[in-house]
Order: sequence, then structure tokens, then C-alpha cells
Amino acid sequence: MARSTVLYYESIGLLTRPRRSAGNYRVYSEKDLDRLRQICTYRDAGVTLADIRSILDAPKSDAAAVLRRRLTELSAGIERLREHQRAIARLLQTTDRFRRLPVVTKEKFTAILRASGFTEEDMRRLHTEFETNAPNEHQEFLEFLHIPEEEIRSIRAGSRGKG
Amino acid sequence: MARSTVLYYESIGLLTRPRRSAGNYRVYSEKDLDRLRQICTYRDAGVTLADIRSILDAPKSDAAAVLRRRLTELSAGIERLREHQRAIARLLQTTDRFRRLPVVTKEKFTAILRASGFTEEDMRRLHTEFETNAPNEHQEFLEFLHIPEEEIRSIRAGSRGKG
DNA sequence: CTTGACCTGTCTATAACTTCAGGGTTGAGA
DNA sequence: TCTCAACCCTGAAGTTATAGACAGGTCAAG
Repeated sequence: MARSTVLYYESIGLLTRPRRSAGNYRVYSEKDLDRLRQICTYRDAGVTLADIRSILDAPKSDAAAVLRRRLTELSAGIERLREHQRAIARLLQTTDRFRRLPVVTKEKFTAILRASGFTEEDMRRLHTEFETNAPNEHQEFLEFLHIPEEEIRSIRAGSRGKG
Repeated sequence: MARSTVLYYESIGLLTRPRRSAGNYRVYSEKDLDRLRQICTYRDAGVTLADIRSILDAPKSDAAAVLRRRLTELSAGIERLREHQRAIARLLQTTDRFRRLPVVTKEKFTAILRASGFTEEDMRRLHTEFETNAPNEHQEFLEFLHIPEEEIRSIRAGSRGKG
């Protein structure tokens, strides 16, 4: 982290102003450093400075809630970047059509499962198991396979019905 | 996109100033619109305005090279976000170890596979099949399971070795 | 001729910094 | 003791790509 970053944190009041030496230099106490280290930890997790402030300065605020929110934001962010990648891949395809799009689809995934010896029945069992034990994760997995929302709903409903 | 965005593009010279009507209104030609549409396409792919400028205004510059560079930047960006996710997961683990994160992990996925009757041997076969027939998709799938980059490399290497 | 829906340029704000300008302090070497 | 480089200081402005507010101009319909 750059010195300017620390100065910036101080300027926005995220760090308290440290004591000064005779020559007006900043002298950081162990407490100051501790707080800075905490900030770094959260920053490494991509938490915004505003959120960090609320976590550190309002002990009653639920840090876990902030983090969980951040987690979903990150998922969305990753998905956005993936879309960018796909968009670029499309652009490249027109000029350079040799490149393959690295997108996992239902078709590819089931083809691979079949090639590995899994039967339709096995796959049905997989969905049922998934839906029963980890419905949220099941949803996320189906989205990962780029299955349309409608079909996802029907797959999940089917998995529940037979569970 | 907001009007201000188009004006901004014009102000930085990314769009040429369109003709004006008698009342000083901007009148966009088909060519203007075409260029704007191109810009939007690249913007949707997350290409920076500076890069778009070089793609559109320097025909000799290799657009594909810029796009490929952007592609690797995106991969790095995704990896960074995934690190953020892992960092948050660690933070959450210490404060709130009861709540489950709706994140598909290797552990959950393999647990479900096992519960559906898949053996370790089946899973090994799955990786091999995946790696052989769709290596890019294999990578994406492993990333989806939030497996650290290093472990991904080793899994993929192992799948190739035995393929 | 008024009204309302558009348009105009300009200004401000955002996040999280970085860089710059123009100084002051410190420590080491000559 | 002088000097010089290498640090430190403050405050402001720049960065990216965009959104929105503002006060006023233009135009078609009634």
C-alpha cells in the first residue's frame, strides 16, 4: 500500500491522526497500526471504505451482514466480468474464428457426464440430492450452466417432487 | 446510456462533433450512430475508452491484440474477485460459523456427488473426461467451485496425466 | 402566444486513490 | 559546519466513466 493511501485514509477520518514527532512527522502507535491492519484485511476482501468504517466504528453494526452482502456483490461482479469475456470472445470470433468460447453449458456438461459413464438416472439423482441438501447451491450451479431461468425452475421443481 | 455519456465521448474526441440543426441541435448521421454503436459494443465488453479509441482510430493497431489483452485482464480481475470471496469467507468463518454461505464449493459438490452414488473413481473419470474434451470449460467449472488457482492447476495436470 | 417537451452547455458528484507543487526535516558524508 | 539526497509535510488537482442537476434556448401543438 502506498503512503498516499494511508494519508488518504487519515484525510477521510478512517484513521485517526497519529501523534507527531518534534519535526511534525507522523508517529504511528501500535493501536494505529492495528487499525490499519484491520482496514487492510477488509480492503483485501474488497469491502468498500464506507463499509469498513461502519464495521469498525459502529460495533453494533453487523459485520457479518456487510460481508455477506459483499459476497453477493462479488458474485455479481464476477458474472459481469464473465459477460465481458464472452462479449470479447464474440468480437474476436469475427476476426479470429479459431478461438473457442470457454462457456460451460448444460449440453457440454451432460455430454461429459455421459462420457464418464453416468446414466440419465444418475443425473436425476444428482439433481434430487442437490435440491434436497443445498437448494441455493443447486440454483447457482444451474445458473452456471447457463440454463434459462424457466428451465431452472422446472428442473428444481422436478427434483423436489421426486425427492 | 445517458445523454451526458454521449456528450462526454464527444468532449474527449471519441465521437466527432455531429452536424447541428438551425436551432443548434445535434444531428447525428448514420456514420455517427454507427461509431457510437461500435463504442457501445466494446464498452459492453469492458474495454476502456482509451483502448476503444486506439482500436477505432488507428486501423493499423491490432484490435484483436487489444481484445486479447483485455481478456487476460478480465481473467486477472475475476481471479481477484474470487480471492476477495475467499477472504470474506475466512472472515465470516471466525465471526459466524453457523450460517451457510450460498456458495458452491468443492466440498459441497463432491458430497452431493457421493450422496448420489458417485465413487471417487467416477469423479476422477469426470475430471479426465472434462480435461480431455473441454479444457477451458474444465477450468471454468473448477473456478466455479471456488477452488484456489494452485489446486486447479494440479487437478488439471492430474487429469491430463491419466487421460 | 403559451405550454410542455425536448434540447443546450456547464457544473458537480461519485470511489479510491495518485500525483503534483512547493516547501520543511533529517542524517550522512566531506 | 556545510551540503546534499532522501525523506517528510500540506493542500490541491487529476484520474475513469458516468450520472444528474441547473438555467436557459427551441420547437410543435393548441
